Amino acid sequence: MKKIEKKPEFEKYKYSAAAVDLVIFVIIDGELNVLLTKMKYKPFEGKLALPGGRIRVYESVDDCAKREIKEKIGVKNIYMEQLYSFGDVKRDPSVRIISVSYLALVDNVNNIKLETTEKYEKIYWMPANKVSKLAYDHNKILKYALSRLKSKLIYTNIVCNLLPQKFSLSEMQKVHEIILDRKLDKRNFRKKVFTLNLIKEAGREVGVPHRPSKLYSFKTKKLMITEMF
Amino acid sequence: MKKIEKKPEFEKYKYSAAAVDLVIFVIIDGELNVLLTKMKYKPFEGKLALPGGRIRVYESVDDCAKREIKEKIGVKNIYMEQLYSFGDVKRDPSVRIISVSYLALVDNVNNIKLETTEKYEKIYWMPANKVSKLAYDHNKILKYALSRLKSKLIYTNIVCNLLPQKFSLSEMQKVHEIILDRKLDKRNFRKKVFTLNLIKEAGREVGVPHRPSKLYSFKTKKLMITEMF
DNA sequence: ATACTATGTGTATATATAACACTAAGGTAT
DNA sequence: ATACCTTAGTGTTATATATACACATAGTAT
Repeated sequence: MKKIEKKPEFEKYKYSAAAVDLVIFVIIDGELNVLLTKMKYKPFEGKLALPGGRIRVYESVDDCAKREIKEKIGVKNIYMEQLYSFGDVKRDPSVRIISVSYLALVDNVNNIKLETTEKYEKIYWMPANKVSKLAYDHNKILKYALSRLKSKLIYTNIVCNLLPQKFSLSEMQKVHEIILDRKLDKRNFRKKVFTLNLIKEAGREVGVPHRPSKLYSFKTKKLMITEMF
Repeated sequence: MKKIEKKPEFEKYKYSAAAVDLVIFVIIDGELNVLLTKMKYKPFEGKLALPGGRIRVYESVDDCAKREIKEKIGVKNIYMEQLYSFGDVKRDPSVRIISVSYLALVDNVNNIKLETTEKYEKIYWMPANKVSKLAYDHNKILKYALSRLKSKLIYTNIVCNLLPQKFSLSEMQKVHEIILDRKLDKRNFRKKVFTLNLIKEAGREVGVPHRPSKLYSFKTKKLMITEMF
């Protein structure tokens, strides 16, 4: 605030632009993965970053996030929610940009064709807990996204966006354990899930070399406030 | 999204600016009040709106919120947290602006000198539940702020920012009741508050025509995750 | 001293959470 | 066909938390 007076008057009324940054999670081989890009240009040449892009003047912020998701992973209509806006002046050293961050969830990685863009050298999934220093303030954004995901796992049915259409309770429990990063009691987990009354039976597993599990599906994928764990 | 193709190419890469809007709450005479302004100019001439302003290029988004608070109510260092960014294209009919909204809390209204600015005709407190149609999407923002305040009241010690330094448990319970908009049981309230161990004794009331209450103060005003009600 | 007013306190019940170990059902190998 | 391997599925008890509820107390005012 003290700096204001020192700035030349013309700078005082220059304003700032905005962008969207995406934290897209998916579970691969029992690990929570996040989509990252390798930057092609300065000032973060070669560094990893969350995918994102500028918000255009004719699109809402949500629409921008949807467009970016479509451009990067080629799918529409996945779960997505706004997280937080990061607005430090120097978060992007080259130009003043406010970043509106979004969390998005993908239920499996098979239908997805990763698309690199002109801006990025590569784009790929990486285990969320193996991510090291990212470009910009993207570690902060990733951390925030993880904490949001954890807490929503506990008090909503958000997990439905990380599971296939039909799933076993063991799979569902596994997803919770991966994200919360702790073991859960099988009997208590099941008791709780049934009390919440969010899922219905959907057949049974076949051809596995052990007792086949019952399969379930969510009655609705609409976000519900539940109080899970 | 379908409209994109129809836009002339030059519009496709025009970007958007950002502003901060403030939802400042205070409790006056047993009611939750919110700070509103009366707009001076078109397109919302004469309409009520939340106070706010453009984010300048040299200030972080948080600093912008702090500056706006200082400009409007003349105080610094009050509780403040970012809420959500509202980014519909036409939320401001005259110019594309993304609004980063903030919640702020004031513990009493006495030290406060409301400052109108060039943009506003008037500025004043109004009971939050008597607010009718506001300019822009400000009803949405206000609703969001209220719901955030309610939920934080339940799982944090945020109430400390709406109480004077020293307060009685009855006052504290009253604030909860006003915001949650329901009666609470006195004995259970006290039991819970003491269990949380967030407050310490701070003397007793004097000169009231009834049994004087013990006064308490918060051990810390730092935001704590607590699980209150 | 009596009335008035808001403060302050305890117990019993219902509900939610947490801890814990064995049997069941299918496939595979012999 | 039998034994074996692997994951699925299931109940009870103890503890902690949440809810419901009514009367004595400590001051001022008259």
